[in-house]
Amino acid sequence: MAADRFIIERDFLIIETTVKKIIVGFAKPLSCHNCRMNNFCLPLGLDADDLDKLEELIERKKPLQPREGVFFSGDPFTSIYAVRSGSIKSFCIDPDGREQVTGFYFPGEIFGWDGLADEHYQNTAIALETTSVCEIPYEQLDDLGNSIPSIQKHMMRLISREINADQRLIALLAGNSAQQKIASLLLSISDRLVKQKLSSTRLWLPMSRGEISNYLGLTVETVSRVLGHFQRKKYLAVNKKEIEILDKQALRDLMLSAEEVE
Amino acid sequence: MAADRFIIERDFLIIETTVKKIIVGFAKPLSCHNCRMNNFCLPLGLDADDLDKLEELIERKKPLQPREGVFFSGDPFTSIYAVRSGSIKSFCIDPDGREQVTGFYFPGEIFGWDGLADEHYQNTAIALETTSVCEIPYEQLDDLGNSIPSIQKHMMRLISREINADQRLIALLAGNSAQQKIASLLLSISDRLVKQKLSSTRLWLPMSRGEISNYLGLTVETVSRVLGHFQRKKYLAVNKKEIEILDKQALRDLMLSAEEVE
DNA sequence: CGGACCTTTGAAGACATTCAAGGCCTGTGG
DNA sequence: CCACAGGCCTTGAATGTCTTCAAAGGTCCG
Repeated sequence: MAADRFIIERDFLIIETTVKKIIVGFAKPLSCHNCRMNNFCLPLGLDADDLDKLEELIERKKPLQPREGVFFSGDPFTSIYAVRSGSIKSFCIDPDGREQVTGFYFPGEIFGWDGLADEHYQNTAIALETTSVCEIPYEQLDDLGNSIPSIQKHMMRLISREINADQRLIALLAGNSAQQKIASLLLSISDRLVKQKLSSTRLWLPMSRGEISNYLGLTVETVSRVLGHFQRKKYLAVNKKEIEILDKQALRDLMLSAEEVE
Repeated sequence: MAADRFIIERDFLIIETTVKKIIVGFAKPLSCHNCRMNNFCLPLGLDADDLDKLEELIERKKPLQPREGVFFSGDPFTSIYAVRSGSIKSFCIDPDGREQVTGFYFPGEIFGWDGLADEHYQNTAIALETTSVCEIPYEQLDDLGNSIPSIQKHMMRLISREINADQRLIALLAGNSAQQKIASLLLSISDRLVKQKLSSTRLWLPMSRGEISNYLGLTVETVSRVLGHFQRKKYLAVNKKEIEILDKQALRDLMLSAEEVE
């Protein structure tokens, strides 16, 4: 099986082979709290026919409702997923039964790699809001990878990115105060929204305080207090889940030095 | 390029192809604090000729001295590594300059995947004691993977394992007390030594208290105090870096329930 | 032997948690 | 449409765990 045509650009994969035509792509975001409307994959040069195929692929999966699951811990590993619009939280259950949030995923980001090692997902992934995801069957991707080397390479890079992200979180959890953790999370989300060409200062948090606190290894109360503190210091304007970053530099400084005058 | 013969068993790879003969293997441990002497790869059915090749490959890399580096943060990504004997610590430098230990690796374990994403290692890896590692050039592995699908699959699994390990650490860091973290680390090391057919109760920690504390997001003093506490409770016998686990069940209970009577 | 480094131990203090209560929003049913 | 229940979020005070600061004992290696 040889590829007639394939395009790889960052996280987009569009492949045509003589045997089968597979379009594995995920679009720019549609519309949601953090998203703007945009056309599918057109910048990658898809023609109308390809677009239909893609639409077909995407339409088959109707948007997930808030708290609806994509896969559950223990499910057989079949696919990886890309967020098209909305947001996803992934979490695992500790041996002692507690839930541990392991990641938040925004449009353009890929999740589900954790299931590869022993062919069962370790995490459960659920939608935080109305969310559409693109399912990418691993077997198909694997087949393609066997004939198209650069796809394999690309996949490996994507997995490795997950490792990098996890290790950043480890560093954050291990060596930082509550203020630093929260500043860091906000800046991270801000940066990731920029990639969607959204405002980097006005953002809407799809997750609850409880989910943030769990992710950062804190309690709900602490998260609330720190956000309150940041607001008093005019670093942020907080209105429930709407956050406006007023002084990004202050947050950056806080993240780095941990020193601050009251 | 087709493979005439290749054997994959857990983390061992031995491959022969018509074009080139590549033996990517790492042996059972030689001898060190935590190791027993053992023959190379013989259980996998290598003949004398293969064994010579393997020896050659391995001998070329002389053992690392304690604190000697395997690769450094920022180096171009070329290879992954398997620990043959000894132990490795990997760590990265936070934006604020602090060191953060991201993993300890024992014989049979593979490290270096973190460099794949952007072709430069994120972590620095150094030997904790006299250590020998097996370098596995990624390009060769990649080439082979292109002709032998199951190797690709195997590689992906190995990478995914790293994700799983990192996520376990995240859960540990986020939701546990100092006692739980340390109990968990000791049990983890104990389990990994069993895989080398070593005692699961008597173990020798190759890393310093400082490295443990950094890894677990604690201070040196806390680690020392908790070990002291465990010793007083007769869970452990601690003699510097030698640890004997006296009551494994107590540690397990501690890890799970967090409840304990004084 | 001396010095550097690691480890242990103590006491004081800081930071985050726990416990407790009240406010705010949402959705439901009367 | 309003009332009410149940979440979720915030705020306060007390507690506790871990850290910080300080000092002393050990170990390794020159």
